[in-house]
Amino acid sequence: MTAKTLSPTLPETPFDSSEPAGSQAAVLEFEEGLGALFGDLAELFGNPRSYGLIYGTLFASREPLSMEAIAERLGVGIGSVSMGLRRLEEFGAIERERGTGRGTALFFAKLEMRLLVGGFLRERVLPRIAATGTQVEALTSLVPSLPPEERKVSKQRLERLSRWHSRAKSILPFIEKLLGGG
Amino acid sequence: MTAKTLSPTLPETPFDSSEPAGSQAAVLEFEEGLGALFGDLAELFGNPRSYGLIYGTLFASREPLSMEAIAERLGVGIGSVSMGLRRLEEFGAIERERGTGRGTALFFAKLEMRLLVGGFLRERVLPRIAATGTQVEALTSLVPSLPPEERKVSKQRLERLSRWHSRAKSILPFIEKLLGGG
DNA sequence: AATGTGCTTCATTTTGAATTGAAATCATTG
DNA sequence: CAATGATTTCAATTCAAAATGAAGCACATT
Repeated sequence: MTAKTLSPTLPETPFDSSEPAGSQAAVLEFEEGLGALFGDLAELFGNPRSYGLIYGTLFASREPLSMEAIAERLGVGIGSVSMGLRRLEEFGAIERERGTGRGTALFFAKLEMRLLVGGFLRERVLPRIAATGTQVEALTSLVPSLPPEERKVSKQRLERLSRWHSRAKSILPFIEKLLGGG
Repeated sequence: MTAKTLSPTLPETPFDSSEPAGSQAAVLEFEEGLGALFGDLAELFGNPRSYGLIYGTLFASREPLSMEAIAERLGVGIGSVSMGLRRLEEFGAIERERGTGRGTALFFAKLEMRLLVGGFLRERVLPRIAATGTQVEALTSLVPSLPPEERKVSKQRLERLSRWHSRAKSILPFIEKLLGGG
């Protein structure tokens, strides 16, 4: 549960005694808390927790961070961070400083929640809703081969489902917009 | 993947040869398809797939079904069905025929999607959103113990998060209502 | 071309949530 | 109130999805 405490291999501020005692611990706690918060949010939308952890770490940080720094702070494998950063960048929720050019790439969070949440929605929710449409169609085409006494009731129920689906589909952009206010 | 075909212990229509050949197969396919559809929907909202499978089976059926019949048709354990039925009943998405009274209880689906989706939302989504509020508060109370140069930026970011959270919370009932049109 | 550094890939491992079903519980009936 | 049968519970198991990290790749530098 506790963050792996300040690693001995960490290069920065080898001994900066000007900081008040508890401050550094508070920074770690703050980072960890935001990681957890966004991790939960990612899970809520059915995306891998690590995406949220990574975004949260960047959201907490005043300066951009390298892939390695993120992996170290979170204690997660570099593979996960690599994947996560790519996806988050695709979402438009983070950005990389200095283009593919020289040296280590640094990442920072774009702070608009709309970008993150929109990405989560597009990644998991929208494809599922689309798939539902296909499923309803497939079932509808099955109705004529049902026994006669089943047909009417089955048709009615599918129509109900279909109406719900249309409605859900039509309000989704609306939801996305509303959730993107931050 | 294929449903375990008509069990030999099934009491009804022991040998009703008046049915066209393919009809029975179509009924199974129809049931299975609705199970899958609602199973996916349950997963989408982060609820156990089995809840959706059960609801789908009832949604497909013209007459109410017993726990055992459902378990048999779906090929899932009776424990899952027992749990699922209880939850769905709590959601108000299904109902039991003949109160706790005599013999085997029979269940049928209430067809309003609002009930099912509302249950899914209440079960998983609302608690998470509420938890986010607590997390934001905890982090806010941490700000004063951060190093001075971090405080301002951290406070700003938390405020942004907090605004998003308030908005999300306030539109949830609205979403629930919209999704409950069927 | 050779070396080095940072990044990605993906076969394996881990993890946690869902499922299972045997035993306990509860309800009904003779 | 014993017996029967339906239902629930929960410890053990299964399984799918996520995480891991070594090996390979790409690109920069000498």
